[in-house]
Amino acid sequence: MQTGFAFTKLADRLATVAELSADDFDLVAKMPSTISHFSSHDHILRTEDPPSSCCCLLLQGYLCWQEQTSGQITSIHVPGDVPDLHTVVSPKLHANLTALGPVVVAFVPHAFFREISVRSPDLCRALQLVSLADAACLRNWVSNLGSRDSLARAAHLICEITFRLRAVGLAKEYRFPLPFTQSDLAAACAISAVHANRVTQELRKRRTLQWHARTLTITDWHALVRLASFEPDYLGLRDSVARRGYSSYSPAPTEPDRAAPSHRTSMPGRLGL
Amino acid sequence: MQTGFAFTKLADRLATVAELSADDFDLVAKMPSTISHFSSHDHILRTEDPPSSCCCLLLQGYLCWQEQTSGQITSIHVPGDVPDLHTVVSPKLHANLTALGPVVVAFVPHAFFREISVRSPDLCRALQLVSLADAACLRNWVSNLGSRDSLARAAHLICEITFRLRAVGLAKEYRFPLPFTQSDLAAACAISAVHANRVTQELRKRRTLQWHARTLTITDWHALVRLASFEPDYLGLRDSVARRGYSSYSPAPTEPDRAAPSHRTSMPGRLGL
DNA sequence: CGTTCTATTGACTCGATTCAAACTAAGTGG
DNA sequence: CCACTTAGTTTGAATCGAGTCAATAGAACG
Repeated sequence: MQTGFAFTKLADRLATVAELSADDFDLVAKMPSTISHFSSHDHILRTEDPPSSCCCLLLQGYLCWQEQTSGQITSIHVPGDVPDLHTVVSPKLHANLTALGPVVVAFVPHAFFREISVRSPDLCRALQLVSLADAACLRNWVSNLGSRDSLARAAHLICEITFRLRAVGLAKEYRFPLPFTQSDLAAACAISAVHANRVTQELRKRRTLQWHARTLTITDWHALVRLASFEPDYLGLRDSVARRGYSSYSPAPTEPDRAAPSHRTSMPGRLGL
Repeated sequence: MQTGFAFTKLADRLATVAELSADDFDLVAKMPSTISHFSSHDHILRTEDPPSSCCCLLLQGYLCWQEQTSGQITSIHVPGDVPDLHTVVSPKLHANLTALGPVVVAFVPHAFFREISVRSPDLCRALQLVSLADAACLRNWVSNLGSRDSLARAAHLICEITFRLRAVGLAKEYRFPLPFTQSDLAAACAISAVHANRVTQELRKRRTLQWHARTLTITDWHALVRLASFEPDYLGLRDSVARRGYSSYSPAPTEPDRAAPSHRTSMPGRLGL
C-alpha cells in the first residue's frame, strides 16, 4: 500500500480531470486537514446535522449518499472524491453520507477550496470539473436504473467503481477491496437483497468476477464491460487517464472463488501520515 | 400570457435561488440572445454536435436530456432553466437535448455567463446554486426511479414539474400546458408506454388530475403530493419562493375530463419580443 | 461459544412488459 | 371538405423479472 499525505489523494483526483502545474501542486500541498476513521455503515454526515465549515475528502474506502427514508443509495465515492464539495456553496444536506466498509477521511475547511480556486484558475477549473463529473455520474445512474435489468445494473456499478479506482491509481490488476454487503449492492442497484444475491451468483457463474472475503477480482473485464454496455466517457476523465481503465488488462490469474484474498491491497490499513 | 424580454426568464429563475439586487438585475438585462423555435421531439443539441459557444435558455415549453441509445430521459427542464449551463466549463455532451412539445429558446453566449459571474458575486452564487439544484434534481430522480412504484414515480414527476413551474410564476391555478406524449412520460419514468397509459388512467380515476388536449389540471394537489411522497426541499428554492408551491391552493374547478381546454394558458404562443 | 450479521435457497406472488389489435385524433393533400 | 396517412391512445391476454416471505446455513465478532 502506497503511503502518502492526505493532499496527494486530492491532487491525484484533480489530475484526472485537468493538468496541474507544479505551482498548483504546491498550493494543494498546503491543504489543512483532520483525519478521521469510520466503521462500516457509520454516518459521516446526517441530514439533520448543522451546517459544517469543512468538506470531507475520502482517503481510503468507500462512501455513499443514502436517502434517509428509502435507503436508496444515490452515489458511491472512491478515494480522492470530495462527496460534499457542494456544501462550499450551499450547506444544505438532503441525504446521509454513509461509510460502505471501513473508511479514512480528511476533513478540509471550505476556506481551503475557496482559496485555491481564487489563487489558481487551473485548480478552480479542476474543482468545477470534478463537480460536473459527479453530476454526470448521477445522470448516468438515472439511465442505469431506468434502462438496464438488474444484472446489467450491477455489472455497470462494478465497471464504474473499477474505472474510477484505476483513474486514481488503485485497483491495479483488476483486484481490489470491496467491503460492501450484498444489501449495500442492492440499495445501490435498487433491487432487493435477495435478488442482489442471485445477481452476484450469476456474475460469478459467468466467470466475470470473483467476490469473496471483501475482495473483488475481475476475471473477465471485457465481458463485464460488454454486459454493462459500459461507456466511460461520462466520467469526464482526461484521455491519458481514461486509457488506464482499459490498457494493460490481462485476465487476473484464476483461482478458486474461495481462495485466500490477496495481501497486496488489503484494507483497511493506516494512512501513512 | 405575460410577455417580456428573454432575460426576464433568466432573472426569474435566478431569483428563485438567491436574492438579486437592482444592479444584478441590470446586469442580467444586458443579456445578448438569439431566439429560436423548435417543434416537439426536435433535437436542440446532439451528442455528436461540435462544441458550441452558447448556452440554451429555455423561454417557453419543456426540454429534456435524453440518452441516445436507451431513450431514457434523465432530466426535464422548464422555462428559466439553462439545461446546458455546464458547457460553459466543459463543452462535452453525453446525451441529446430534446424538445417535449413546441419550445422557444434563447441562445446566450458563454461569455455572458462568465461576465456576470465576474461582475457580481451574487449572480455568480446564483448560477452555482441553479447548477447545484440541477444536480440535486438528478439525485432525486435516482431515488425516484429506485424506490417508488410506477404510479408514485409519475405522480412525483408531475409534482416536481408543477412546483418548478410555480417557482417561476407559471402553473397558476394548478393548470398548465403539458404537451408530452404518454411515451414521453414513460421515457421519463422508466416504464413502458403501455404502462404509462395505465398509470395516467389510474391518476385520473383517483381524481388527482385531468390531462387532456395537452393541458394538465391538478384537481387534488395534496393527494398527488401524498401519493408521490413529494418533498420539495431538494429543489433548493428560497423559502419565500417554495411557499408559492403550496400557498393559495384550492381545488381547480372540476370539469369533465374531455372538456375544452382553458384559453388562459394555451401553448404555444408567441414570445412578446 | 453463543450472538449477530450476512449469504443462500425455494416457493409463491405481483407489478410491469410484451405483443397484438383496435381505436382516436391530428394532419396532409387531392 | 373528405379520404388518406400517421401519430398517439386504449384494451386484453400471456409472460417474465423481480419482490416477498420464510427458513437455513455460514461468517464474523466479542
